[in-house]
Amino acid sequence: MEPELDDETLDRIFAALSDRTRRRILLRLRSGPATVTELTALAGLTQPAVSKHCKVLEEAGLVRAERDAQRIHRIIELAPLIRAAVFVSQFEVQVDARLDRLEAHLQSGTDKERP
Amino acid sequence: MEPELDDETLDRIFAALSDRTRRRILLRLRSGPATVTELTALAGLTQPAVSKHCKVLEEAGLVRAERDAQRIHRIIELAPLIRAAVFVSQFEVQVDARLDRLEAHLQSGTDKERP
DNA sequence: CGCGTACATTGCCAATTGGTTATAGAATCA
DNA sequence: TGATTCTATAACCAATTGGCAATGTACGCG
Repeated sequence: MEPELDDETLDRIFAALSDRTRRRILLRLRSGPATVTELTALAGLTQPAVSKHCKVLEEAGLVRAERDAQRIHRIIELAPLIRAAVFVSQFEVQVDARLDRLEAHLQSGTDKERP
Repeated sequence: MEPELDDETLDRIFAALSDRTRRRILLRLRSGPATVTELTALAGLTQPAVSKHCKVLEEAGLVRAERDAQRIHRIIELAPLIRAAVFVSQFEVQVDARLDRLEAHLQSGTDKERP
């Protein structure tokens, strides 16, 4: 249940997120399932191109397919995004620490600014 | 000051994060600056390969270089990571909403579980 | 059945990527 | 100065990527 952060997984997640078309697709799917045909209109590319992007997203686990008669709906999968967030948050701790240090510095009275 | 989420920027940030060697470099830099020589030992690759990775990280803004005599220290830059986190968090809102709905459902008395 | 619709797959191409070795440049030290 | 160290750049290569057009496949409907 807890997100795995092995290299293979993160490779695929971040690679999937590194393309603007795929990010647009994800943002679209955020508001509900969509077919390749719908996504194609939105992307301004050919249908095979969009199918390929969907495959990349699926292999990264960011999306799953669900068949409904002749239509296949793409549904966003949030778990991998959480994995990505967990990785990034390893650094955000530092942001917090840095802000804490800054705050401490400002409260310590000495206000020699180093721009 | 507020993170920009334009496509170009996110393309480069996520692409930079999509390589395990670069992620290892970032994790190393989390605990302080390092030279290419140090990073090379850590990466198990040739020095030019590591220099290339550093360049990718720099172009994504994730790292900056600071010369100290004959050594050049790489220093982690947190702003782009925040940009990445902001993008990802657009979806985490959904996670929260989903959890809220679940919670509401559980509290609504009906406890028919659908595994 | 035969047709249309929705989608995947294939084959092709140019560009990018991640690695290498070899070379060049910059700064320190003897 | 010349030798050494640290790093960048160049040249090359195989593999991957992102796009296209063409073709194949699966499903529903008349």
